[in-house]
Amino acid sequence: MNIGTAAKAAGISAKMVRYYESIGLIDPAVRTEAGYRVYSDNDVHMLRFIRRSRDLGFSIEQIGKLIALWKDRSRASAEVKALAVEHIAELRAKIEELDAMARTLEHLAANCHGDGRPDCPILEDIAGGPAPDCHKH
Amino acid sequence: MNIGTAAKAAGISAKMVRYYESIGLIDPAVRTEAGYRVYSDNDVHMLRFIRRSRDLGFSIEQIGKLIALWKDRSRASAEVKALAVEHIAELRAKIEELDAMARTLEHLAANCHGDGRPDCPILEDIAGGPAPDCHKH
DNA sequence: CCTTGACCTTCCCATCATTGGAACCCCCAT
DNA sequence: ATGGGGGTTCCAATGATGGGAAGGTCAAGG
Repeated sequence: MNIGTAAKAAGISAKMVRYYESIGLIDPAVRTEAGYRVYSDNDVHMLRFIRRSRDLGFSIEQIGKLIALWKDRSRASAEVKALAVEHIAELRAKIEELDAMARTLEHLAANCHGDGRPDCPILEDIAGGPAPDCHKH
Repeated sequence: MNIGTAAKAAGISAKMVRYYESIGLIDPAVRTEAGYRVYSDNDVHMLRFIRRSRDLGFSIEQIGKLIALWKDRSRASAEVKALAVEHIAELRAKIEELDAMARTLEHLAANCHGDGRPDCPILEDIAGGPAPDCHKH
């Protein structure tokens, strides 16, 4: 099948398939005489593996490792688990970071009238103290 | 003061200060005869405002709006609050997305022995079914 | 006065994953 | 044979930031 068909079957764009090939994440596809890439069901399976990995937030680099482990029938599951655990930690760290931002903003927003008056604890906090000269009158 | 001093006082890099100027987030700095940018305490205050905004996860575009509201003494706090609330929603949505990834991976990792054997529910889930030909034997 | 080192300037490149477009070629159906 | 919907490559852009090269400037000290 052609790249468009394979990409659609895997749920990604044809552009991405070419990109994954260009960076060496997947093997170069077989070509027709005209230069068209040709894909098998197996290739689609690989592309779906990549898509699923990306949906789980893995980076391209991490996906490369996952693919290597996937292909290696004698892998130790501990290696896969280590990769997953590491990624979970990254996700949790990112979540904590974003949550801290959200919590701060929620506090500030809760104290803001949100009416027509200019007084705004949100801006006051961000400005971090007295207003600059441009606010003087 | 020079850009390095101002940047350090605001807690950002000199590179970023030039960048903020180049994209029009801040006004072009006054220059010495030699072409050096010169900053006042007021400018530093502005840079700190930007830094604090970024720490709260606002995008450059949103920061531009915040700055406009900050400068506008007749702003309605409702406008600021609306901006904040919108950003909180973005943060919460992102958090939910990452959390869903983390939860899925935690489930998978919990079911993975993590030993020397190749059986791995994590890979099985990502592969989403029977292994491809490269796994057949 | 001249050197040295720290600072400044602009400009280009790289990141990460993805999308968009231009220019061109190919295949199939009408 | 023609038109439309593929495919191909290459280049550019995203957002926010870091890195570095090449060259100008300033202040302190020999």
